[in-house]
Amino acid sequence: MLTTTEENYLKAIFSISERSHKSASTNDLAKQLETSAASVTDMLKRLAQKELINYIKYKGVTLTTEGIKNATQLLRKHRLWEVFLVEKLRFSWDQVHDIAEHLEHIQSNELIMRLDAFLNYPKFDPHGDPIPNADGKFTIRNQTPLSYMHESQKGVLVGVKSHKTDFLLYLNKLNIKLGTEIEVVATNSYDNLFDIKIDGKNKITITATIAQ
Amino acid sequence: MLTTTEENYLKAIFSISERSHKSASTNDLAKQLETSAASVTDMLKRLAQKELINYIKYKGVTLTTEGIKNATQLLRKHRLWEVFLVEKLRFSWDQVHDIAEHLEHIQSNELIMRLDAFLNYPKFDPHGDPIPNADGKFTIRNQTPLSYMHESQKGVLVGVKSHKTDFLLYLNKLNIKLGTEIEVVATNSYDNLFDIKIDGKNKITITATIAQ
DNA sequence: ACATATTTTTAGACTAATCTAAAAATTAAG
DNA sequence: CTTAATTTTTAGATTAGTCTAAAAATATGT
Repeated sequence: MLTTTEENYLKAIFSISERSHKSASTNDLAKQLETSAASVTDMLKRLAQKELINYIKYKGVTLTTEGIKNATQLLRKHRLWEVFLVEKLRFSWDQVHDIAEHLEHIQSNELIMRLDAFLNYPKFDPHGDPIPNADGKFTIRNQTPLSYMHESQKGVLVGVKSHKTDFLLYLNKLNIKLGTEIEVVATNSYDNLFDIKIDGKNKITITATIAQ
Repeated sequence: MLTTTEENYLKAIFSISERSHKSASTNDLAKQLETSAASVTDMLKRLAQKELINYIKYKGVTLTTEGIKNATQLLRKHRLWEVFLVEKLRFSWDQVHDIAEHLEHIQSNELIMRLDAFLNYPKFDPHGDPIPNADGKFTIRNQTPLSYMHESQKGVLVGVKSHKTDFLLYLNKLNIKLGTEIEVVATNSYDNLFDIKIDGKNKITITATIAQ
């Protein structure tokens, strides 16, 4: 059985190497977990001991098959709880991340199986991220970052990259949510702004960072 | 903010002094929490420091007003989660205690408020125990232990004293649940057995321990 | 009331997770 | 290809929670 801290390290390694497609460095982990590099080194030794990661001194870490299995199940639990919080308890998408961060560490397969059934086996969470099934398989779907779209191209928002509260609150204010239709009216590579039309009505301007 | 361990000590002190109507001793706590007396003494010092308990060396402990407030809110969370697990996730009453034991430590008032609303403000949990409201007030109702009832007296089961899995499974097997009508057919003080009739149909014999 | 049994506390040690400061290894730059 | 900058690891300390063994305080039985 893993401790909450060990689980958080596994998640961090998973998300860093998924994002960068390479092994996670000590400093990357220290930043993401808001701790010191020394603490990270200590924990990496422990996780390597338990054969959850492949760790070579000074060379960063990757997850073993067992580590990936653990990280995926955590993601599954986190995302199912987020669905519960939004769909059943009527939280908004900007409020659920921190609470799910705690709920995901509750140890009970039976609980997660039943929660999944209760929520009707959802495939995506409130931010559009895919929910792995009990075997760790994700549902993939076609998606392109808004920042990659060309002028006059249309699309429907199916997910957001960041789960930061202030970013999501900003989208709320712009009236953008999952399912919103977005058309790129004009891109401006000089000052990095995007003019977009929302649900065929309001025309607004956003920065390239938001578009990403 | 309290740690999970501190919260468990507060709950234990609360339940012991509620049951015995006096202060909780170090040994009582050690037994209930399945730990050593030495560990209990250590923790009592810490809780006294935080002014959550009144602690006099060698004389046992009681909760302060602040301690009672904390313990009551924990009970509220525990019992609301049990209702959720039974009513929404279809667990049976013998399966929910351990999971709720973990869920109760999640820190979020907003979560509990919304859970309460989602469950339609239940007043009792799946074992018949009253759920304190947000202000810590319990709903009281008339109840007598089966072991105190006299021959030919009838009653409806509104609660069980123990939450132990094997006890509850035994009740399941006897077809006894909350709401079951029970009539005392005969009491036998010599060998301490009770003959009871269930829902006016099956007649069975139980021990005084179960009746209690 | 005094010896014995029981309960409780203290002392000292262990583990998990963390820290700072210093040392060692790696990477980058001229 | 050597020096400087950066990254990572080690060393040593700290805190929460736990333990066992021993000492101290309290309770009990005749």
